[in-house]
Amino acid sequence: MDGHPVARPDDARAAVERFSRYLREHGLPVTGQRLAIAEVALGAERHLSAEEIAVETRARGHGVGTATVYRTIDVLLRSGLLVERDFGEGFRRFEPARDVPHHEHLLCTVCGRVVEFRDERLERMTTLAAEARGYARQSHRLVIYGVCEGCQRTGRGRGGPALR
Amino acid sequence: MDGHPVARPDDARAAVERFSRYLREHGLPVTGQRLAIAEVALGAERHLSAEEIAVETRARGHGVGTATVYRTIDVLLRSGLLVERDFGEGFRRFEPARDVPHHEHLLCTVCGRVVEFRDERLERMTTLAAEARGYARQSHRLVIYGVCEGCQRTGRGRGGPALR
DNA sequence: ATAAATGCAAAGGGTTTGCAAAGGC
DNA sequence: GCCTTTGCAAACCCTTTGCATTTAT
Repeated sequence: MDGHPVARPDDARAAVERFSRYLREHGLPVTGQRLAIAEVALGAERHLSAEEIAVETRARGHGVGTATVYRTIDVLLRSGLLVERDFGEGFRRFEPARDVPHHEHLLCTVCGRVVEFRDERLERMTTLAAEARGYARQSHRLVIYGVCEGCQRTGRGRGGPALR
Repeated sequence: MDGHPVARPDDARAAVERFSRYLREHGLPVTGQRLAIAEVALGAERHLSAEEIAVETRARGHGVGTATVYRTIDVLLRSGLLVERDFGEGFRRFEPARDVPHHEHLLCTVCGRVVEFRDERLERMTTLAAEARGYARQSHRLVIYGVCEGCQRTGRGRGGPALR
């Protein structure tokens, strides 16, 4: 909403360090662009889109082409340090892979704020639901759409939820 | 997988009838294309994509442009007779809105088979999870990815799940 | 020196839009 | 006849790709 997704500079630095190591260990060139993009993507505290990562990286003084951003995101995903999310907006968002194993997302349909939470019982239920129907569960994706506390108070117009 | 998504001709006919009424009641022209598209979309027993709807409509002898298909889908969605789904494939799928209030989706990552099921306890949990974090729940979206019974037996290669 | 990454621009898939022609009402 | 829909093609958004150039190793 307001602007700049930075924060946890220590975590971010450590994550970029790990990415650097990943690149070296895999014989991949460690370039300035890759590190700059990784610093933004892995240091983000919001769920950023590819373009937001590009814009922020450039805002920090590192000229990067769009293709490079996407290609670096691919590498970051393969490294496991970044994970992708799909909130049904028509494009992907990315978040640093913290040690958190799996979590659900709660999305405010007014301001876009995203809250994450973990619920093992809910997770177990998805496994049971799958098994009850003969499926071997692999993963699941849950997004709950609603209006956050702040937006309920200000009572601004509600942009209907995307897809069910 | 095999091919033709038709079935429940009675339900389909009734649904098209309702769509027809919707158009009339809203002063919208009842055109041949709209009815042809509605017949396919509302009669489908699989979750069809926009293009699949277009192809099937043409296969039944009704020439329709792509734009018309999308525009008619919009009208169908607004009428409430059709609902859209997003399984993270990069495009939307549609299904006739039966009387079923809400249901979850279980998707086989090998053959694409979709099973629907209802689980009120799970639904209640999403409401509680939202409220616990100060959110007023509006809706949710859950897709469980796994391998269906048949594909487990034949043990064919598994196309990894799309996005978490 | 070599193999890979970069940037640009063009292509790609799904979807939307502008506009003249066709068709309900 | 008026106003909406249709169809085509172009535009659109997000993402990927081809290719000549730059760069890390």
